[in-house]
Amino acid sequence: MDQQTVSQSRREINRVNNRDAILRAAREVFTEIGLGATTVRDIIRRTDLASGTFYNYFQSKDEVFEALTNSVGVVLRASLRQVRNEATTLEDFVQNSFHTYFSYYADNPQDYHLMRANPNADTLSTRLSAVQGQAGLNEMREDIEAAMANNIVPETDTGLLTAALGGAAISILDEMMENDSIDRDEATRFATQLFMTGIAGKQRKP
Amino acid sequence: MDQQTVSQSRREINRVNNRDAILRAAREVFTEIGLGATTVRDIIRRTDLASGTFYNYFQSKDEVFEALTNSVGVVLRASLRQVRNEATTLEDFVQNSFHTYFSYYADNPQDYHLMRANPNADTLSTRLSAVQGQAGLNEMREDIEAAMANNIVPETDTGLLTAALGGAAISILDEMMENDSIDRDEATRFATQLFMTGIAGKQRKP
Amino acid sequence: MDQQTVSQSRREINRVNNRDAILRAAREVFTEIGLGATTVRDIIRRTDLASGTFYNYFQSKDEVFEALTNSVGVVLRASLRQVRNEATTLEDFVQNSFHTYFSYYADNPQDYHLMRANPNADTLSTRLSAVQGQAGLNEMREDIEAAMANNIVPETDTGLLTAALGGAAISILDEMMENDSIDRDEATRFATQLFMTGIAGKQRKP
Amino acid sequence: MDQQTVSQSRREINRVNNRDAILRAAREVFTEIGLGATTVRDIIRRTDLASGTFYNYFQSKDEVFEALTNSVGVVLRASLRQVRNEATTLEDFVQNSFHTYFSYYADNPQDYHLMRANPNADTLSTRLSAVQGQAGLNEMREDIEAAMANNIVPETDTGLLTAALGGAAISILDEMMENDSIDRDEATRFATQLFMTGIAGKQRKP
DNA sequence: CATGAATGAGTATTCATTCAT
DNA sequence: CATGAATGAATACTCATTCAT
Repeated sequence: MDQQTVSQSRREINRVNNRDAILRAAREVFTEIGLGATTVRDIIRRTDLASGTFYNYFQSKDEVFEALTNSVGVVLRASLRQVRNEATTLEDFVQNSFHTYFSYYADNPQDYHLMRANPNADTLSTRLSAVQGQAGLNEMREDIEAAMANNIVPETDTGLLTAALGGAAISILDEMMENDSIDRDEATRFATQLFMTGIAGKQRKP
Repeated sequence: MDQQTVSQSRREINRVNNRDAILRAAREVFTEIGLGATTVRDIIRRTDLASGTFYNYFQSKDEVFEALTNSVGVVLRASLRQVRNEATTLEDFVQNSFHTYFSYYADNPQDYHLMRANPNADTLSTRLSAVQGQAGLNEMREDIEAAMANNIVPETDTGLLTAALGGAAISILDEMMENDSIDRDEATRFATQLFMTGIAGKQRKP
Repeated sequence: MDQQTVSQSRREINRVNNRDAILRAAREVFTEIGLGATTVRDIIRRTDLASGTFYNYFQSKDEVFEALTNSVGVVLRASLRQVRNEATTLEDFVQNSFHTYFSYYADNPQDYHLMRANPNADTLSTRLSAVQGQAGLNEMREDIEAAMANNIVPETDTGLLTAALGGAAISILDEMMENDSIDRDEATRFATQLFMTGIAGKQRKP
Repeated sequence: MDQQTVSQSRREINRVNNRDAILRAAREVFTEIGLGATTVRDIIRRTDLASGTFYNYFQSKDEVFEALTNSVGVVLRASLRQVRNEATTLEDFVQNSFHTYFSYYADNPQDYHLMRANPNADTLSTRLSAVQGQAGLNEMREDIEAAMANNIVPETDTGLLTAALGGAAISILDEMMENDSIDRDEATRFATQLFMTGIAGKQRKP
């Protein structure tokens, strides 16, 4: 291994480290004050890098934010797609979707807090232009349509159903994350029963 | 009418006009780019007033925003409280709540767009510290608890139910506002049936 | 007395009242934050007059300040001239000057504080362009020259002597005003003895 | 010398040059219009730097002012302490103090003008809260007390004596600086004789 | 590729002053 | 003569971005 190779390796490692340092710092700031209020300076101040270095890795804070939420989005959306496509009954479809969604954030609370501080960035959120969120909803809608074609989900307005499920999911997640007494299973049971049988469905609190 | 009175009138009229001009301009900007990104300059640039004049009427952009959303919040919340308290059956409770909510924004689309661009300011939104939104949810929760005491709403976790109803309402509203083919009645019917009987409830599309 | 006369009288009274209100307010502000930091708004806010009214009485805050310090200056300077001109011995000259100076501010502490917050405005101050101060020093110099011609003050550099007396007077005044245990007589005795016999003059503290 | 070193040198030099440019410009402005009336813009306008650059070096105009007066204060105060502590007779004490004080400003007229335009910043000034000035007076008082303990200065009120000496010194300095015919030695001789023997002391003008 | 100083446009806010009423 | 709203210049300060080293 000649010197050239060695120093290139070191560079590679350094590149990754610097990128990570920026991402880590950015996640902190975004969580604390939100995307809108965050400045590039805020991010770089939390690293020991120079301000100019930021631009070797990202063009703007938005690009960092995207990198941060992409990872969340990609993993969660993939999981959701899988459980939805594997569902063979309506109850499976609903229950597994909720469980996967709640579990992801229960297991990755830092992602929850990042999303929470930046409500327009959730993978499910209806109310956003954010790429991730819209994509998540579009996929859910596709999956619902597919399930409908397979008679797993009964005929209904898919747009409205997608909206209702997505909106409820986010809000229930909030309630769960703020409330220690509600775990992912309880939240899933509640949401599933609600959407399977309606509010007046039997024995909500057994 | 003596001259004094006339003079005062002119001034009064002017004051009101200027205040309105600022509010109108602010609503536009808030709708287009959101509260966070809006600057006082953005607002004043859309009027033919001088920069300093802004501060004769408001202390900050937030104060303008509050003036704008207060009217929305107060009226809508009052209407919601009323219909919820007058409900005698669960179906009334759910259906009238949704109908009031959807109707308000259908009748005041500019308020919808303002809220849409600033998701943390809706009267219902779970995901926010904004006074209006949190207050709206708290009231809803109180009303649900009262209805539960009267056996109108069955026993369940009120926090989760509040979240689910609120979250679904906002998202269904979005779908409705973006989709000309869905009117307030259709949205209300869908939401009501969903929460009364669950997804698989009979005859979704008659 | 016809109505015309009555209303003119009222106007006169009002004029005087408004002027006084402005002067009173201005004195407060100048004392608290100094001439430099004071704004016209600060002054007018302490009255119940409208901002525009200020300009019916004064052109600027400096003009108010001048009006305020003129009264101080004119009275104090006149007293000083008198005692200096009436002095028949060097000791009288020195002692009566100091006593008059210290007494004025002891009797008019609000004038002291006004001057203190605006050090360039004292009637004696060497270190200022302020009209009053320079005038006070010029007069003192004239009086010293006159006294010198009458052999009351011995031959010396009048400029330097004026400076020394003036500078010491202000500083001793400060010490006196900050220190309850030193009254005008004690300050006068100290200053007189110092300038009559020097530091080592006999029994400074009898 | 490798390239790295050269680069750093250039940067260093530039930093020092810019800092100096700001200090030089600030001194000019402070001298002309005083600290109170000076704005950061006034300072930066006199350099060919951009407005933002100011804040790479100083936080505020006050910080610049401090940097400017600190050097004056520290050097002058140290010299004064030394000559006072080394004095073995009252005459030495007085004479050397005056001489040191007058000499400093005679040798550094730009510092005199800076202080003159900002009377609250002199090392001796009684009339100020400024750190330098108050510190200067406190030290003088300490030294007087020490000299009194050693029987160099006779018993007297040290507060008053400090005030008198300090006040006279500043005013005599003014007279000297405005008057070409009075040099530091003449001013020192006058002040010393005045404080040693009083106004009527023999042979004032030999 | 890292650095960090320089840039200058941009923002909130205050203020003296004018003038229609 | 009193009022107080309108004006717009002025100020302090921050920030994203560039670029010489």
